[in-house]
Amino acid sequence: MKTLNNLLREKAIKPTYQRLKILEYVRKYIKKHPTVEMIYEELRYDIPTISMTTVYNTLKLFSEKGLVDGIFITGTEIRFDFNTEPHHHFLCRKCGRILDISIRCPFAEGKEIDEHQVQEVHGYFKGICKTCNKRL
Amino acid sequence: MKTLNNLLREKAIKPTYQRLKILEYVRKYIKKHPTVEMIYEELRYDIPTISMTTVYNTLKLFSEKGLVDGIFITGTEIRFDFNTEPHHHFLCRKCGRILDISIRCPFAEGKEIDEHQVQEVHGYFKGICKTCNKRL
DNA sequence: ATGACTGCAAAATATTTGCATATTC
DNA sequence: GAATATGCAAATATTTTGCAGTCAT
Repeated sequence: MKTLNNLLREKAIKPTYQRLKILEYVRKYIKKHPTVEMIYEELRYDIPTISMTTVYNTLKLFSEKGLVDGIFITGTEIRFDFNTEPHHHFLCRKCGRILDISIRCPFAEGKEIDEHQVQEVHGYFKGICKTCNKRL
Repeated sequence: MKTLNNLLREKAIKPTYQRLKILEYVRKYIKKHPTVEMIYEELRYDIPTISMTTVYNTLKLFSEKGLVDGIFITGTEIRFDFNTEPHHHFLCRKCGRILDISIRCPFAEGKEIDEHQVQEVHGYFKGICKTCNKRL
């Protein structure tokens, strides 16, 4: 696995302590698809002075550089995904978790649809996840 | 085409003047996928006393009753769609319009994906629409 | 008259911006 | 030391809520 420092270096992002910690968090909790809030609350233990602004700034920068993806599913807040490979998500209406799913859209980026030039493909599903289903 | 009154009656929604006008707007400007703001600003000519609250209340009610869909693509505001048949959207990065597209996801509602029970299927694409492409 | 609908004002939420201070190379 | 990053406070944008007044049956 690449070091955090290398990940930043590859994208020409200066590796400050805050940035390293934020990147570490999104990679470690890749399955959480965390919000700014989650990251901020966790990092406050390590870096008591950290601010929401820095978390926002940093994730915006990461997103622009293609180091993370911002996903808009809940309609309320941005969820961040360290996995930037095109893939789809499933939002569980019961537990609120966002899960990665295995199916792939047959319509890929770079193609055209109805003569429109496609740059990004987004797909997500809502329902009840298998864990919540078992509990019923 | 069904009357506005019938559309409301079928869903057991009391047909007030505001509700009729809001429904009329989203049906007439179905291709705009309008925001609350757009609807409010337009209806102010007809109903000077109308409030954002009523537009929000009404669209929330319509959405719960399945009369419209709320779509979350831009990340900033809810866009409303009178077409509640499952279909996909294209957001143009240049003109900001949301267009309906003809392709259909092969993964339908009611099915399972990775053992998760699917209730809603959402797909959208971002890029440059054909109109904006021609202008380049 | 009862219950539902409307709309004002205020609150809540999420995100962005301006700017002074601090940090990094 | 120059350039960049951080973080506080305030602003912005969107949506929701509480409540008092209004409308319709």
